[in-house]
Amino acid sequence: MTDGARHIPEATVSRLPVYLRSLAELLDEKVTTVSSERLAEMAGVNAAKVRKDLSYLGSYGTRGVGYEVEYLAFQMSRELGLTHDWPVAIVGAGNLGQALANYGGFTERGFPVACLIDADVDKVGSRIHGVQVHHPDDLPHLVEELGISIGIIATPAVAAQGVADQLVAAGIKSILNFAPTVITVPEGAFLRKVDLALELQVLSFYQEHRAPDPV
Amino acid sequence: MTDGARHIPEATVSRLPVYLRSLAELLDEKVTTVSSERLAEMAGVNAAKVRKDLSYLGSYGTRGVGYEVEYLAFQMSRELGLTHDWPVAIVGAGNLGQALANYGGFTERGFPVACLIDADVDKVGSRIHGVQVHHPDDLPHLVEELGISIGIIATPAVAAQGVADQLVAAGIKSILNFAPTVITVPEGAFLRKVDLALELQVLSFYQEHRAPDPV
DNA sequence: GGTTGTGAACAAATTCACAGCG
DNA sequence: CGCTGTGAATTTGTTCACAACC
Repeated sequence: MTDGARHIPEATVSRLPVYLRSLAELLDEKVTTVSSERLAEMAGVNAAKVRKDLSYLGSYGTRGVGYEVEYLAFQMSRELGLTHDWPVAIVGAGNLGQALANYGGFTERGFPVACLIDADVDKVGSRIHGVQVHHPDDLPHLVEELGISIGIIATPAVAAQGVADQLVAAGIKSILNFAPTVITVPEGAFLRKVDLALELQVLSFYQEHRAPDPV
Repeated sequence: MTDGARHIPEATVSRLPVYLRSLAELLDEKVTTVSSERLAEMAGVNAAKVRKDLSYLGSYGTRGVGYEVEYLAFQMSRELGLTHDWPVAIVGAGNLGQALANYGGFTERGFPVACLIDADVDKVGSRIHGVQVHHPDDLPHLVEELGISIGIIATPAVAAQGVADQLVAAGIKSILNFAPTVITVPEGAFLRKVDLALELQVLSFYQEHRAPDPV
């Protein structure tokens, strides 16, 4: 198949970062070539899925050989839009927001925490783990100034929808919601959620009902 | 259909906690009855999906009327195994582990943080946000003593697989992994993951490729 | 009339299996 | 020969649409 914008299934998109992390490990180990079999093992999926997924990016493998690690990593980064940093704003400077601001994993993967946002006047103006805390009203200005394009909601549930509206109004089109509530964003904005308690509730279900995968 | 153990699809299982949270809100508002339409709106899905999902639990609705909120909430809690608390152990008393230990949402939803586990001898024996820090070697004893059945991994990536092995060896069959790496558990154990940076990478993808949902 | 519960139709995702090519 | 890339088959999940029932 030729180059250009194929449509990549959502399930595939959410596995690409896992492959990319595996490729980064291989690069560290100076491994130059990898098979779908090996990559599958590292990513915790099966080889057929790896090949299908990678085929959506293009024909970057060599039959009989495998994939060139560095080249594939580059193509994948490009496809994921990770060739440059995406500064993020974390809204909610409470327990979770502070921890996320201090979590090295974001910066490390190209998402530097550019600022914290909180409505509490006692916090505004202070620094938490080196990150400046601003008032929500400053959002439009901060988006402009710091080039923020992603907002992370780490407020209590009741505040989440209002915050989402403010983020969108400030021109932020991508939102990651940690608040334990359903929020909606207008057409054209993107929303992902991380629901911490939900994951435990799902584990609880499977603990009660032995064997989700009975073999 | 009669009562008893139908097989509930995985996609449905991961939506049940969202419905349950919506039902809890309705209970707070003293609403006694709810339609699939209304529940769908609250849960951010469509009504057909709500009805299909709820039908796996049994025929708990009344045609022409809707679902009795309290009764449905009870049945759903029972199905999810949430009629009693599940004490959890958080492994890794670093930045993220501490934040999770202090995150009220776990206890609130029936998952009290019974202890923190860390290999750092300076931390062992101390209390963080009122939670006692123990050494990994104490795990078997803690499982026995505190009735822990779920382990949360909040360590750096390199330590995660080893911790998972220790948790399983101590008799813990449910694991929630926050470390940014793929880990495996033996047959019969359950594993869920929360990958914080992955979610941002997915957002980055859709920011680059306008419109994931083109209408 | 109103709303559930569910077969049937449809869509998405996964896996199989093998042709194609280095 | 070995491994990719991909159509076809299968499985899983979603949506439709309406009979059943209050």
